Amino acid sequence: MAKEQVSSILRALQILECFMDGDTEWTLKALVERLGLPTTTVYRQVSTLAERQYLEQDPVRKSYRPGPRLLMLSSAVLGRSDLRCTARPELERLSEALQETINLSVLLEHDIFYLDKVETRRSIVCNTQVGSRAPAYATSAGKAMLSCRSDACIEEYCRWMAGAARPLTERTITDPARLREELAFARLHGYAVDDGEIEEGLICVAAPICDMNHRAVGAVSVSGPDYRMQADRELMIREVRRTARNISQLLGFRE
Amino acid sequence: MAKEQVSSILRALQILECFMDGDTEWTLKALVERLGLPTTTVYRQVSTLAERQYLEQDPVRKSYRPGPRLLMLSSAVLGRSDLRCTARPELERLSEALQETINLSVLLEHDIFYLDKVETRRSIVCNTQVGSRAPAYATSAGKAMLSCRSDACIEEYCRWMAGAARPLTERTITDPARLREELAFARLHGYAVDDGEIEEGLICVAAPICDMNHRAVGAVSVSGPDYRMQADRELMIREVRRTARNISQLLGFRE
DNA sequence: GGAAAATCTTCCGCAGCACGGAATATGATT
DNA sequence: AATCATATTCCGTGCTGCGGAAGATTTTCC
Repeated sequence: MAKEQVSSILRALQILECFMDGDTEWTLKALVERLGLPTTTVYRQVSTLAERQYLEQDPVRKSYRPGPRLLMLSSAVLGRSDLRCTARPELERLSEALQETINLSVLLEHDIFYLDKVETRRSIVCNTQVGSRAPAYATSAGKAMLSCRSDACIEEYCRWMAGAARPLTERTITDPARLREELAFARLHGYAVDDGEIEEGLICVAAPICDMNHRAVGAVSVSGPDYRMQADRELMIREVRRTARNISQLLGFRE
Repeated sequence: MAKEQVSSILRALQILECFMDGDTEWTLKALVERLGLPTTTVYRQVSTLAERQYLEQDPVRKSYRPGPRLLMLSSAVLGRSDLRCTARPELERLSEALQETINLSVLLEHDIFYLDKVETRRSIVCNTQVGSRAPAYATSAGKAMLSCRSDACIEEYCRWMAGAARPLTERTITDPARLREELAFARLHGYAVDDGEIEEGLICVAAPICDMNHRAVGAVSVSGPDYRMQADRELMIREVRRTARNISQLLGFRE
């Protein structure tokens, strides 16, 4: 599976990925430094992407930005995403019921990625932004999705974590052994909790969404300030789990 | 400018673009037929994209779908798009004021592409969907953006149109000469109208959004059933133009 | 249930294309 | 005006991606 790759495609994707995290505007030099490739090579790739309007070049500053075609692709992909479209009405219902911020996220490598969000008037906190990322070990959604992975996969994650995990707050879990416990709990009960591990005073509860192949393809989470979340804790857990189950079933999941 | 392209990147982009229009699920065979390339070649490209999780392969049906990484990229790009983010609150304000559906679109080649939409309770009509496309000559947004292009560019469009334009309703403009008039009007007055040209009984009014380089990077449009749109015609035009100007200025446009 | 057909995947040798160093153009900084 | 920083073009070499063909695998049909 890990063979027969077209290297120039991989490089082009790497370039596009630069626009995911960090700036939305990159100069050729900056891309060269980030990718560690010869200037000419990067130049050629970027020119190709620009020619097709996936990037566009500021005529005066010479820097590159996402182009209209990338916007098109993005909105088309999101506008047709099974996960996002199916989940949306359920998320709204959940937000209405709990009166807190609801997030939809996916897991990729070591991070979770926010795909969608529903806010309420009440919820002031919550700096999560659609399109941003966070380390899986520090989030309820990350733990919920990881808990559905195979043991081997979890071990691999823990091994990575041992070298890379950094505390974001005092309560952030950085010890692999501790994470294993959390994942075992999540696997058993079908939900995971983040108790101020990513941000002081912010509590999140998440449950995994599975597709027809029983793979965890995403997670629903509710987040809010501790004083509100503690009060209705049991309700939150029940409703988040129910919402995740509903979405899973809509995606073709059967017990 | 049209030189020094990396062909394998172009092919990979073509593959991704298949997921923009038409199905969200493609079998290898279908891609081969659509692209007209050797099976092996397409297979290699698709495998590369799948390896990086831009696509994912259904393990049983063998078909390919957008993968998590493409979702990530998409939401990151949209979540950081200057145009979309800047426009959003203005669109909401406009929708509130006019009580009709508001669309944000971009122009690419011969089509416009819907980037964002704000609906109201009142607006029942309107089948436009975020991520979908429509021919520029049959839409107010398309005409608004075309009118800002150079004469040479418009001529090129008209030449293409002569062979390709097909009527969508009785009123659709398919005659290049007629389109030129419309564009001249739009250029003069700063807005364009679609009077049932894309769908019977649907009227749209659009104005172009320009960036700091005075390029039309998008358009705002309002659409609704003719009986409502006719009544407040002048108001609609004024407000749409104002909104477009506001967004333009937020993007750095100066007269 | 077995044979044939359709589709997906691997193999491999050849050639074209992408690579990247060096030279040139452009434009900022002093 | 001279220097530096960055972007762009040029061009020969060798590697990489191409694609025909063979081999799996799954589906279809009798």
